[in-house]
Amino acid sequence: MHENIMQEKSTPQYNASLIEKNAQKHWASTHAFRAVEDSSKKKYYCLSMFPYPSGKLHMGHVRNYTIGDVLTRYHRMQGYNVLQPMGWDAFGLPAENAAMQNGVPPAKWTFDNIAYMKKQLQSLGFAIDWEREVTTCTPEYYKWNQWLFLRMLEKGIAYKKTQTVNWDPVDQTVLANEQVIDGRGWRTGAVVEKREIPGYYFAITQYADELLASLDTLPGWPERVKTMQANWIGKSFGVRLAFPYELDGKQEKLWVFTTRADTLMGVTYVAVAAEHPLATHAAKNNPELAAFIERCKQGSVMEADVATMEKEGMKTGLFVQHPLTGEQVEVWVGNYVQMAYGEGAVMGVPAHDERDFEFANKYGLPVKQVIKKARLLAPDDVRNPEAAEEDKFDPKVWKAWYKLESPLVDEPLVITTNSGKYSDLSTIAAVDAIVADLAAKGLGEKKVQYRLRDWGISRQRYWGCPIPLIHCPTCGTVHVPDDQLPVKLPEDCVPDGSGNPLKKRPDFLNVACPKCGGPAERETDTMDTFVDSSWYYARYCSADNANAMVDERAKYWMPVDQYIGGIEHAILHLLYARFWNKVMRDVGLSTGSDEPFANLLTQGMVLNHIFSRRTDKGGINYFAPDELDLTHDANGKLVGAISKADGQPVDYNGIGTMSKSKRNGVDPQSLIETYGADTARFFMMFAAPPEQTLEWADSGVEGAHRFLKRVWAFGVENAAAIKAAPALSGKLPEELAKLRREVHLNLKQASSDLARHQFNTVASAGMKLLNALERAPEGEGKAAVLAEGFSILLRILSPITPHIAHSLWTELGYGSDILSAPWPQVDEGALVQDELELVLQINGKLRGSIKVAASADKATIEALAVASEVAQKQLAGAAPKKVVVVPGRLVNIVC
RNA sequence: GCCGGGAUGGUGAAAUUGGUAAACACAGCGGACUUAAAAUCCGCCGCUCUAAACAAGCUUACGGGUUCAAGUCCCGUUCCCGGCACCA
Repeated sequence: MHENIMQEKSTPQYNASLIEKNAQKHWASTHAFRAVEDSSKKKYYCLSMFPYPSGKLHMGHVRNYTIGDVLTRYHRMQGYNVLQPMGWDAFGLPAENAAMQNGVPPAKWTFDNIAYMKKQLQSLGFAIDWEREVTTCTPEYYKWNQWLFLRMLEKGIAYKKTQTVNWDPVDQTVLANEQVIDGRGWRTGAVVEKREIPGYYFAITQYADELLASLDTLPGWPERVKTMQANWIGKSFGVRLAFPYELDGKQEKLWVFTTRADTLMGVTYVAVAAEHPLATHAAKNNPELAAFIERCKQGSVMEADVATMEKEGMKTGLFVQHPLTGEQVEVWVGNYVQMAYGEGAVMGVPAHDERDFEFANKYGLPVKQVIKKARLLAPDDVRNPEAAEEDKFDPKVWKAWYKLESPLVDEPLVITTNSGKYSDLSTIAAVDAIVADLAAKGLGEKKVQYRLRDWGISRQRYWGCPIPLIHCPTCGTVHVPDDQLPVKLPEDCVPDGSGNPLKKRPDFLNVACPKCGGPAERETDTMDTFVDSSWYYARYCSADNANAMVDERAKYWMPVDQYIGGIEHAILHLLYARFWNKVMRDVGLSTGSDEPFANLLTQGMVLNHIFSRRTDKGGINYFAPDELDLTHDANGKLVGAISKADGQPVDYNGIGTMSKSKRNGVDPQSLIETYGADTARFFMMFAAPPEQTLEWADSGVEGAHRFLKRVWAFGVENAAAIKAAPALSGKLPEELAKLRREVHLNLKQASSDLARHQFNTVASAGMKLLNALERAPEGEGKAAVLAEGFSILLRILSPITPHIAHSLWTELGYGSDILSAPWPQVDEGALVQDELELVLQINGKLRGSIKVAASADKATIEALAVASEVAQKQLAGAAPKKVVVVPGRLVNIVC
């Protein structure tokens, strides 16, 4: 009944919802997006980071998935066999928080959210192969987390040690970093403590070198992401050295790591972490020190907190010997020393380390200069007294040059000083000399150190993948046998904030030991959700295989040709996924590719205003913008807000990423309902280039919608002419040739902008193209030019606004399905011009223009420019000093 | 604090990567159509000076520099965003 929607003026108006429903019905009935392996075709695997099912889509999702869809559809038109799958990163903390709030089990909440969000995704018309959908909280999926975890244990890639966590002493529970606000628990307001508990780790540091080196095999990754990953891995070449000491009659060594062994003669103290064994020992008979160590354990484990807190320390009363001089060096406990990095102890060289400098000046420790500028200006140098002053060492004022290094031996910038036999050496030479002597005494050697730490995966939480281990009083820790996998998570628990509910589930907890058959208990810790998202890209290729984690099909599709996701994942998720892919290879599950993602597009965050209010307990409540009345200052800047519910002010926290936890996400649903999916998609692409941060504002949506209405109206008005148009032939009249030139110019721009992923200008090329077509002059061949131009416009638009393109393409008789239409080719012949207009500059300032034949050479152009009226006026008879000709662009006359 | 990125009209942005700054839009203003409104169409729209200008000057966060020529390259500063290992 509604098949022919453009039937004889019955719906001349653009009816987005009808058009979109019909197009989606057509795609569903033809299984248009089912991906089938076909080794005869070049493949294109386009993957967008799967969403956490938080309840509703937000604009960040729309942006991410529209980018992926545009690329998928564009490549399909270029003849690729495309795969675009979708799934759900379905384990995680928000489901537990929701359970605490409304009593619904995380499983039900999660599956309900997935159902709703899937509908939203489908209404946006994405070309997704839903037959490959994966959901990480299903046993079919997480079975393989468990299976690979056991392989990693067997190979020594997974192991157990203690971890430091945030502990809420009131709720008696481990807190996520996100749940710590200014060092206090988010629900209780209690001061958070650091606590040591056992946990499982993945030895990602074993792969540090490979993860670093293979960044060079990824030319399709943004440079900034590779830089961030390289800095995160943080390979540094330094020296591990020991300060000997005697304890209870025994010879011991305090090990430290330093990248600046050349400053060893400048050591005036050593500092150890509060958790360091030496600190613990010293505190035994020193209640004041014990109290200080306790205080160091207050506050969160977050690096940002640790790095910004006031540096404090206390003497231990213990001394160690300087490894070269044997001098006594005092041992301090420093709250800024991290047990997890290096040896948990650092040597203090206040003269040449800014942090040590601050510490030493605070506690009155000596500052000994051991580096000086290689060529000093005399202090009374009259030619440059300021530079001479700058060269002088001042133990009270920090100067940047104190920490300079000299990698060059021949012409060093700085050299060692006051260092006995190690004086007057470049950094490299000094390190070598010092290491040689340390090595002879057995007190040090060169060492490669990584900033990267092993990946702790244990979570004391319910809504995650169970760790497949059993604790038996007789056999110890026993692996769950493969044939008993998966260890299923009960789906009816409701967490209440007081620890892991699995501990209160005898049906989960109690189990017979697989080894001895005696009574035993299951491990109740679950895995970090980053584990789930570390291999889903491979699972999509083999989603229906119940017998293997991945199979042969992965070798066809992998690596992912284009991965798209938020820049916030630049380090952790991407590093873990790269690591896991290599681990799969090393346990014999190769996907045929050492790196999972060949090309990466990091989408900029979609931001919105954030509003909150402190609770009386010191916690924090966030408000959604639509719950507030906003107040602006005279310039229209947002300054504050009032709650609609209680009329009281709330705090404005600036802008930040749209997120569930901050409640500042904007739901695209009303946009889709009012204007349609095509408008939402078009506007999202038009708003900004994909890598750029985008502050959300929906002004402009109307414009996008207006454009699509014009596209539709143009199709309706010109339907008859286009259908009846003959093929292009013969020479066009000048005005029509100009129009055709514009059409192909815009096509050229759209093609190159698509290739470089700048979708906003693809959209504007479409707008320019329509503007040109609407102003088409009359003349012989007009219908043919319009028919060609509109077919090009529809194909340019189809990746961005596939529904309207689909509908017009079929209705106007261009073909049976625009999905199988090829991407249009630029007709270079249409772009040719006989005459060019060049900009005329005098001394770099725009002063006019000249017209030259397209074939004119530089000398001709130069002569024409100099002869021009404007140039003659400026030159006033003199000869120009210089003339610069930029072919096809401008002439600059310097006089 | 450390690592990475960003800043262009009233607003979102563009500039073929060193060559006409502000394309394409949004908002605004004026006009046409209409009894009226909406929708639609046409025109104007960086700032200063000016009655106005196809006259002149200024302008890409701020301060310097390189170049015939700088939004683009170099040095320094400010502010904003992302990440910092248990948010995902």
